[in-house]
Amino acid sequence: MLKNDASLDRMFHALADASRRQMVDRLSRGPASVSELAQPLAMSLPAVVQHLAVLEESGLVRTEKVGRVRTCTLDSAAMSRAEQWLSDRRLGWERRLDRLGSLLAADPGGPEKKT
Amino acid sequence: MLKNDASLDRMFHALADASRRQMVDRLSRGPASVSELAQPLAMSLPAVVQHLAVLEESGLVRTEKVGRVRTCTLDSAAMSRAEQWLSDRRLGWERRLDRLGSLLAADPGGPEKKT
DNA sequence: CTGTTACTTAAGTTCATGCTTAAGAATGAT
DNA sequence: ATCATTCTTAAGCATGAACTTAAGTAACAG
Repeated sequence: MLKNDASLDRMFHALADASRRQMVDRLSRGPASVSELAQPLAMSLPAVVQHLAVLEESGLVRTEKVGRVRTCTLDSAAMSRAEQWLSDRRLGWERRLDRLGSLLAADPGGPEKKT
Repeated sequence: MLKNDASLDRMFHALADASRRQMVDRLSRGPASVSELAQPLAMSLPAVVQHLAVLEESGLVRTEKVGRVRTCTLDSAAMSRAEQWLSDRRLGWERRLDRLGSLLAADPGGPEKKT
């Protein structure tokens, strides 16, 4: 789980920036070149390339250079991994709430157990 | 969508740290006090409190102080919002791939359209 | 060969993050 | 009142993140 930790670090960190999320959003509608990704962003090209590097190192985005154009695509499997981490915890929590609700409904007096 | 942006910033940033994710993981199994959250972490209590503040400001965690104990709980609705952002983009991308696959299957010669 | 496009690399600045230790409440138990 | 527990606040420090400008490379067009 420790290697996975570092990977989640990078993915969530990559997503923790509005410009990078905007790039991901753009890529969700189809592949794009670096300049296409840069076009709507109010910053220099090198800055965009740095953001792109963060996304690529996180595994969320893959890129391939053909000629002088680097084309970027989304890696939906990576996104799915981040999603999964969240949903696992959320479902664990919600399952616990449901159980508690059932117990209270079945025994309004309240059970006395450990914790 | 701009206010939502700042909220996603905070949530993904909160999740981009292994210690904070460990705290979330712990909370997914039920509420906990600050010291309970701190116990498995190799850092000072004030450091844990700082992490907790990040989680709370992100909306992922809610806390309430009773007596001298602050009890922390997960906010599954907030987790769901982060999850949703990811799944929206991922599904957009996958839908696009499916469409492309169908087109190629239906017309192996390849269609010529505006991107 | 010359110039334009599309990116790359390098260097430097500014600000935020993630700790630390030390000291200060506030609550509850004796 | 005294003392321990549980958290809080403050201050400081080391590191890294997010830009910038300037200059460099590589592909392609004329």
